[in-house]
Amino acid sequence: MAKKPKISASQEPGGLIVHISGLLPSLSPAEQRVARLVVADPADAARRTITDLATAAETSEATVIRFCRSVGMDGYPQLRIRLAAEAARRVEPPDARVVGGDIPPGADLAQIIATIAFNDARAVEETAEQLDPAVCEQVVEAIVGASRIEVYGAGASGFVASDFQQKLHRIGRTAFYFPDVHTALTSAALLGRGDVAVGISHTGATADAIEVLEQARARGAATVALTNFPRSPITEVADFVLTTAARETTYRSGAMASRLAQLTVIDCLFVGVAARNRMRARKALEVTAEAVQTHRVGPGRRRA
Amino acid sequence: MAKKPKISASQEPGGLIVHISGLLPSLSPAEQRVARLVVADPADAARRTITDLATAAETSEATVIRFCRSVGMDGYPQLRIRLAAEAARRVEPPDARVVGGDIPPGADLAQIIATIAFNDARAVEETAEQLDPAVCEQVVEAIVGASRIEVYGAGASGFVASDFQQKLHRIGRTAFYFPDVHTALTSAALLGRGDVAVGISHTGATADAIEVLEQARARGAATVALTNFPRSPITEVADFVLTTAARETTYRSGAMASRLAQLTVIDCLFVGVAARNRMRARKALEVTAEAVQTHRVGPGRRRA
DNA sequence: ACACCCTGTGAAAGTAAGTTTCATCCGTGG
DNA sequence: CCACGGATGAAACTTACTTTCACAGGGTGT
Repeated sequence: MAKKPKISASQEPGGLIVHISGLLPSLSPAEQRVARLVVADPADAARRTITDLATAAETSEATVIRFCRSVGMDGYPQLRIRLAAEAARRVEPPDARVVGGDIPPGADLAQIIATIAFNDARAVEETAEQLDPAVCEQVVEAIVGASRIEVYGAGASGFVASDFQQKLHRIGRTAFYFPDVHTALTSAALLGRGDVAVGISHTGATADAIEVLEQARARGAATVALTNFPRSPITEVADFVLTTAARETTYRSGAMASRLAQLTVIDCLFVGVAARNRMRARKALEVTAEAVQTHRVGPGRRRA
Repeated sequence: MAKKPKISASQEPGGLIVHISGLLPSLSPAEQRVARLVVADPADAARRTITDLATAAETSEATVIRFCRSVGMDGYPQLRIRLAAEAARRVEPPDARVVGGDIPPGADLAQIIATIAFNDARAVEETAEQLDPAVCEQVVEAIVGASRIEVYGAGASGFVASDFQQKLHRIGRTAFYFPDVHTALTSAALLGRGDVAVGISHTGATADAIEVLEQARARGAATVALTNFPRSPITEVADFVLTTAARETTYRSGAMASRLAQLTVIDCLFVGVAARNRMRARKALEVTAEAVQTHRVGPGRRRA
């Protein structure tokens, strides 16, 4: 069939350009002109129409097609998308992203955004990596079996605690969050075997959180600590320790990264719990979603 | 010219897919079918011809073209190569990780954790990618110059709003957060030129948040919307629109991803504002950090 | 030198893909 | 109930892609 032995490029997803320049010398003059354009700027070539490219290479469309076949493509469109893909792949090494570091003083906002996103995303990933599924499992188990769950966190961790409480509540688990230590302590004193107390503290050194867990533990409840520091004081009053992995504690970028890391852990626990009773959780979620539906603006569409 | 206000995708090299899924709710039903196919498997869509894709989406070619225009492309070929490029860039969905999807019923916790972390991290990254630094800059500018800042968010977005308020407050900006709509409206009515109102709503359709921004705007304050959907109602009452890029809106894993995305944006704004007055912000942070120091557990064992 | 390939090439014809137009169908609001 | 406007697909149309074919050179054997 084919007169020329086609050299298939389908099996080398990573090196179309390399492939092409490799067999450049074996191509006919007119095809070489095409090839050179393609190799010189794949992204640009991908943007061109076949007629356009032919003109640029001072040849006819037919030759461009022949070129496509010569390099193992079915036709021009295929070449085009392969080129686009290839061109996209060979871009931006994460350049000047300051890895766990600070934001340089002169940075413009775009840089700041890139740095933050990088650090935030890392915190999430790394937290997940070092999370111990076995411990999570146990915590999920405890929560699923608990008749009451109390979550405590002070300051910034309070948001996370509150969030967790709300999520649990939403799938029908009886959960509480008390922003105030005294109330929390009082309530913790009423916990008992089979209940769960969760203490959230980035530093693991927040006196309040520790006290609350201590109290809960004394009453026989299972205690869970969520902290960034696996050897911090709070871990000593916790039956289960879950850790985040936000490396920086610098004021600037660090604060949010640790928050995100905490939320990620919460998310995992939540989904774990919800997965335990798929039907019930789903139902509960749907019901609660409907509940706020009337507070949504009408057709949700275009310009409402 | 264009009946629909095209939202150009040209300036966001990083997030066509994200961009599309953000626009999803604002598309017509038939276009949504197309969009879903595209988002589900961009690489595959890039391989298809327009007729093919139209058939797969159970619609006509005309609709596919309309879809292309709706998401800011010139035509189908352009969409195709952009998709190919996008698909190539993204690290392939590590194994069984359901990319913006659901958690498989039989999954064990380790899998769940991996999936969640993947989605959460992506939401953060993609949000940052599609954030427009110019808009951020303007918002930062407005906040820096504001004599008062009010943040509003209902439900889950309330946590984010509250968090933002607290952060701003901590670096010495006068910021408020009102969990209650009535209070928020009342307060918004007292805003004036030079003030800033920030409305946070994932769906962009929360009536309360819209009302608050409307009120604030009527009083001459600058209004900022933070939403996942660039064409949602809230964007119409906002001077500045910042978007997140949490692709899923499924109850389970999606909820948290969108939260993280929102927080990432908040973080960027916060750092931007703080960077404007490095010295003052740093000082403020140190002072506030010291303030809670006494609530930390003493010499704390290893890590205090 | 001449006839004969054989290869490379582009013009033109042919086919398929993409785009526009337009009539129809629906739901909405008067 | 009708007018209106958006959504939609059928069909007309345009552009892009592919195939066919004829022809120009340049070897090669007689």
